[in-house]
Amino acid sequence: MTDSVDRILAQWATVRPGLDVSAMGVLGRLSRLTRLLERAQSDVFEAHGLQPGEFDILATLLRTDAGPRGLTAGALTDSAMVTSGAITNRLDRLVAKGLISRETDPENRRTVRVALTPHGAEVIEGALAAHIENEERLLESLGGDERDQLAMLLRGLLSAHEGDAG
Amino acid sequence: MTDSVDRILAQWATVRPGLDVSAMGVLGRLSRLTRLLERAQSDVFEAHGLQPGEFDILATLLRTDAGPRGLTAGALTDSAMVTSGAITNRLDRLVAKGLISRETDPENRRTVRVALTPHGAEVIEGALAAHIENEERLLESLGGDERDQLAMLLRGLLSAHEGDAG
DNA sequence: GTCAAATAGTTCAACGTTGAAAGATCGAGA
DNA sequence: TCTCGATCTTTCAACGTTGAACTATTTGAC
Repeated sequence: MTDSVDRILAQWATVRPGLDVSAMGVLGRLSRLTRLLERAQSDVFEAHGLQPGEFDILATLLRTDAGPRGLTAGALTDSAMVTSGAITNRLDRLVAKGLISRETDPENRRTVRVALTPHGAEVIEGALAAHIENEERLLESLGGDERDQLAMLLRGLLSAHEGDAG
Repeated sequence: MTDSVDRILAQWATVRPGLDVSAMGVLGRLSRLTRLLERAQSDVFEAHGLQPGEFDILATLLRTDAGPRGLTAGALTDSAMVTSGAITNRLDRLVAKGLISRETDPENRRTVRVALTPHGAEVIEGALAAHIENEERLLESLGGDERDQLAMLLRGLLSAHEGDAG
């Protein structure tokens, strides 16, 4: 069993015999794998009329139990790992699709409160079910133990880079 | 030790108590981690006047020992996981910076042969050294065993998704 | 030898994100 | 009450990628 990164590392070994490429074995795979997996996930979102970033917003509203009061744009920005400008764009599109409401908060008129519309709630329910099913399929090659091991290793690395503040 | 994905999974557990979110524990971390790590890598490339995609081209030319004959644009496309149009753009920029040469192959005039210029070779050498050093730092929180374990788990998943043809 | 199909790159509009600037509102201190 | 700084969001140009159309060249079948 071999992957594209094995081939890349073998090339480096030929051209730079001394080079320690073990870090590339991890980081190269993370990069390529994530690209492949995110594409596979996009297909599911697209089947439900959503882009990945739009799904992300709707799912955040759902899982935080935001309810009719909603979440502020800032809260959505924090959880999304993108800039505030990107959030504004996503919200624009979701409003245009009728999936969210966006209203300035009367108690603090600098902030905007974003909530799922009934239609948005329906859409995210359906998309979420399909998404989770798809995630399961994407990981089916992994045994249960392997999946847990992988999650724990990634958690260690992620928490190190989030400085327990991400 | 906790990470942002722990918090997300806890939210799902509150709102959807029955939901099996174990796949999200892997895929969510892959996604977030890769975004963080790729940003950290960009910083190094930028310090050497390169964008990630440009570094990728130069590194491919170096590690394949392409020499003065170079590689075709198609070969670069295959190894880069982006479309041919993106490669054309990268090559345009690298030519403008004087880091590569691009000449149509006299033996097959449909193809283009891309090679490092002397300056390009210098630049990629320096950037590569810094990049590898940086990669080492990005993984320093991992023990040697953990790093190997992680590489092997990722390899299994990646090869499954590349269908041993990636 | 001709011509249709295949191959290799390039072009270009559309798209989502970034990063920085601007606009609007709030809060705290004088 | 005024004001200055902080906070929240939007705006906008620049950027890299995509996906599809297009040009140029080669290959293979007849």
